[in-house]
Amino acid sequence: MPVTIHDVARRAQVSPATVSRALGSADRVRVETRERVLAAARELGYRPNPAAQSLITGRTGNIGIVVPDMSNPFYTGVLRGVQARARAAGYAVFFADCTEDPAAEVSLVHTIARQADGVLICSPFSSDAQLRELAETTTLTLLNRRIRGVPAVLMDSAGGMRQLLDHLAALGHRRCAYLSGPASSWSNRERRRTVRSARHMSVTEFGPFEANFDAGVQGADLAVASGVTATIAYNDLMALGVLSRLADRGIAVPEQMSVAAFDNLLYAAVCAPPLTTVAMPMEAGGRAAVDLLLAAVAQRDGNHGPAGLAGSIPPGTAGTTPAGTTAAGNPSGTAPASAIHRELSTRLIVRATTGTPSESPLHPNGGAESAAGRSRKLEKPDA
Amino acid sequence: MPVTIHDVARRAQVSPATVSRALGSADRVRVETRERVLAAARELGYRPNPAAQSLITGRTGNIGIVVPDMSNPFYTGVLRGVQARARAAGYAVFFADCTEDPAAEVSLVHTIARQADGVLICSPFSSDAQLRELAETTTLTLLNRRIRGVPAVLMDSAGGMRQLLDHLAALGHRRCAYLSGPASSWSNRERRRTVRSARHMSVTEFGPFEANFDAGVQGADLAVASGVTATIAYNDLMALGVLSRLADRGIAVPEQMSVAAFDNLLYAAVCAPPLTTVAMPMEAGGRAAVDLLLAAVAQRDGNHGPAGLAGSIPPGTAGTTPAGTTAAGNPSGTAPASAIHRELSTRLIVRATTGTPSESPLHPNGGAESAAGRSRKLEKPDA
DNA sequence: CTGCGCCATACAAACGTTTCCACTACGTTT
DNA sequence: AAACGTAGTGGAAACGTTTGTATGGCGCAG
Repeated sequence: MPVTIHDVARRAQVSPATVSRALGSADRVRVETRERVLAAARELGYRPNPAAQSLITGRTGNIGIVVPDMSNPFYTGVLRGVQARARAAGYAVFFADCTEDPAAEVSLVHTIARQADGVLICSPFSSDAQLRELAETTTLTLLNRRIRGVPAVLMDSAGGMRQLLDHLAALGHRRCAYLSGPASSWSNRERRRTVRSARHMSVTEFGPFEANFDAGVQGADLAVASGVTATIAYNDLMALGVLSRLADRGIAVPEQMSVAAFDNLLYAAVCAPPLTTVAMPMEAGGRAAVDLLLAAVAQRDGNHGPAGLAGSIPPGTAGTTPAGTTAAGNPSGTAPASAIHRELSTRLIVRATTGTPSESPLHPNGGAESAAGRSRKLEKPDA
Repeated sequence: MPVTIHDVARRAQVSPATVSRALGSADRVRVETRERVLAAARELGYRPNPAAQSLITGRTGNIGIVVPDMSNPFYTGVLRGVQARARAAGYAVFFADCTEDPAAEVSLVHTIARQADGVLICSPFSSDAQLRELAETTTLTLLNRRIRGVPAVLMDSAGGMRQLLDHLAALGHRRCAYLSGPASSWSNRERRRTVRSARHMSVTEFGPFEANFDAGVQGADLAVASGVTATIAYNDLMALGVLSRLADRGIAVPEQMSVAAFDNLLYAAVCAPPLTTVAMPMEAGGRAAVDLLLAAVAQRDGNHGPAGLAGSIPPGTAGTTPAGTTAAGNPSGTAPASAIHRELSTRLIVRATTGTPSESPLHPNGGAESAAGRSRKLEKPDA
């Protein structure tokens, strides 16, 4: 049913081969012929069949992305950036949600990999070994995960945490809690590492938690009981849980407890009170990851190109390639190793949940001894 | 580099054709041979090349989905449902965000359609004509949009609105405002239609607005000025804007103004006060849409099957097909027209933003004459 | 013991595209 | 004027798979 290159050829009175050349970034085809072909293609509404194309060229024009949890706005932000950049580069995007299951992740990557030139993974849960193994058979790029030899986009969680700690210290806080995210998460490890090394600040650590609202509710009580004046949550979702719980218990924010977190989701801006948080560049991260992935694809196909093209270059015409880079090992080895990782900076956004600690600290046993600035009660959500 | 069917054949000491049959739900291949082939395939880690497969079969094993705006959690919810169901059915998913641009939408659908068996569209913006034209060349399914002959999943906005109006009326409200969403949106038209037909309730309508936070901020002032006691927003995002603005102006919710909306995003549950809203079945809608789409695909390929198979059936063996359904028109016409549309019900979730209207109604000029239950101020978000 | 039929397998064509090679004109140089 | 280079084009092979058709072997019945 769909119109093929043969139909176009017949209408333009040329061979299919000529049509292919006229359309594909054209070697030498007479301008007059090309225009005839182009006209025919336009009139017939010709659209190349990517499946057939990819069979020969080895390129699909697709990329894939696998995220652990679509309901986390952080990942949808990344997805947004990925899709925008991919589209601009003429790529279509496969996506899959592996529901935080490493096994599913591996199988999904395999499925997608066969139809894509490369795959992007936001994977806080899989083991290094699994990912390294995947990387051997697939061109992949990681987000917020560091593995030797595999391209990755890293967001500067450590820097963000330093800004946040400085901010709290400047307000006069000396004791704070950190509600830890998933243990396997690189971002969480970075944040923990930094919070531990804080000077002029004693940090109590809780967790690890799953990074969601309910975990925040749970963590809030622990933080209150520990007698700290500020609570740093792994991410905004948890912080919302913290805020909700503190409100329920009649603990004033920020008067009796300062709260801060990471991500800067829309939620953080519109909740009450608006949340102080470290903005993670989600869309920019998605865009950067696509750039890195596409670069990796180009390099891969550049080396042992599509269908042994390198060997057929007549000696003497040796142009771009350093001549004979067919070195041994497939992974690593020859690569210039340049810019395989890209680091993105983060930024603290101060809103209303952080303030100077109260003179009379919250009693560790927690009762709302003075529900000072609070009279409207906040209902616990039922979702 | 990847292992092909030939490699498996060589290792199993059979021809590629036998391998193909042994793997693909098999006609008759001796069990012993099949096991040998299966073993070889497993050992070699064979994965079929979908591109080559689809060339012959005409089936890609992919579906596509195009949404207008990835940053709206409503659509990511749908996406989640779509992906889950598609995966369960063995399909991979293409997705694209057309950034509310109808032209981009058409071109994206075309791009994707060539690599997918069907495409799902959440399209409040394109014209009926555009979609109808697309439907002629592509197997597509719509979400929350009704076009004759095109399969669609519809969520019962009207029913939700009725529940909401009944709820407000029961509380004693007699005058309410509706902040309208995008004019081209089917969901918005349904909601408007219903709100207009409300009995015992006088409705003032504002808009149309873009369905986001800022529009809610803007609409809040209009609603207050109109002297109503309740405001219904097109969706939760707008309602959050309304709440934020009311808080800024010192207008108590729900004492001086009740607020409600549609969607039931996570935001609605965790904001303060938690929002009364009509839950839209986003994930269920995504799943249902996949089912409908897959059914449409099956029917399409069933009729004039892959590569004129229908004509070659020996007369007398005529089994399933009603014999000779090669009728004239391509679209519509022959179809049993059964279950081409699927309606999903909605449910009102009452939280804390709706209550009985105050005895002394808000003065239309709007000043916070009594900022009763409010002492902590809500900052305007900067995002 | 021979012939028929059936089952399992191999062979080959086809899908739509790209790319290598060969061939024809034609223009340029000696 | 002859030889050579070159631009432009068509023919054909190849990609990895599915599927229709041909072939071989075997058992069973006559």
